Amino acid sequence: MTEKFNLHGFLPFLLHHTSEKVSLGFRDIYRDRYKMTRSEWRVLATLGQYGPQTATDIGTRTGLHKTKVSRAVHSIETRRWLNRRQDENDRRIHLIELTKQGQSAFLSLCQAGVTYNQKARDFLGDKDFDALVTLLGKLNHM
Amino acid sequence: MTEKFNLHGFLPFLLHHTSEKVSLGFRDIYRDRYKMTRSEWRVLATLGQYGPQTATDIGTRTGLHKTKVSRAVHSIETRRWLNRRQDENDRRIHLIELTKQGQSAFLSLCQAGVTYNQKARDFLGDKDFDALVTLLGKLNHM
DNA sequence: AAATTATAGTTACGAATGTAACTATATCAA
DNA sequence: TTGATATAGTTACATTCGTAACTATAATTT
Repeated sequence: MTEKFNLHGFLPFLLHHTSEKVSLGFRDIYRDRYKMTRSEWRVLATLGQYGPQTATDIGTRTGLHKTKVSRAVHSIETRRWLNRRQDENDRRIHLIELTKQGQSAFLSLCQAGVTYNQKARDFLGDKDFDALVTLLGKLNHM
Repeated sequence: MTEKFNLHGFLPFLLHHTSEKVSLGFRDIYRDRYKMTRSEWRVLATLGQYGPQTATDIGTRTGLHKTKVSRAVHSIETRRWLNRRQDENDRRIHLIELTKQGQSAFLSLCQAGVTYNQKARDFLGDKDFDALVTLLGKLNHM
């Protein structure tokens, strides 16, 4: 059985290893620039990309646990980078939206993100990079 | 700038998202079967796959921080799944090797791992699966 | 040889995390 | 309408984690 098992081709290992390497490389940027955690950056980016939404929406989009979302939202709120507005019809729900400052931080990190992503694209080549994105997207829907 | 930035094609997001999904799916297996953490499983698998080695070797192979390796090794040692033997020439170094019990646990999880990996292979198809493994491996060396 | 620097691995401590329990509100069913 | 169930989000608590400091040993420099 062991001869059938190979860590190099074992997806949980391979993905985690690659993911950590790539994610942490970018984390240095938002950590140094804004002292943000990974959860905070994810929440900011999701709000910046998809606009005002609820905490549950953010959790669905990022895959973050709702407690992580809750904490990250609070932390970003403290920076005055977002506002929460209670829904009038369903008072359990709060619509979360970036402030001007939040949008500006998102924009600044967008630029860094595009540059960072381009490095990987250059390294792999356009064709392979696009193939990788497609394959990962597909795997997400397994 | 924002229009150039797309979370769907942003590697740190995409990789992390996919990786979490795939890794956690397998984690359920070793957690339910042996109450192991992710670090512990990684250390066990590395020892099973590459044989006796030092803690530093394990760290290099898994990408785990040395404190995580240290803790995981202790925890696995408590189960009597591994032995540590001090190097006679360099007494800072300990060679870590699986016991019979450790090997047997590794074997049992190997089987589950092969099955788990095969599900992804079936889902993507042989060609795409192999392409994905290749691309991730390449990206690891960026 | 003594002093300095480097490496292997552990430990302490504050920060981050996950689970479960909780509050508040809404929906559904009897 | 009331009782049961479901959902949004927060909080408490124990566990895990990362950073930095530490011990022990080895290698290098002076």
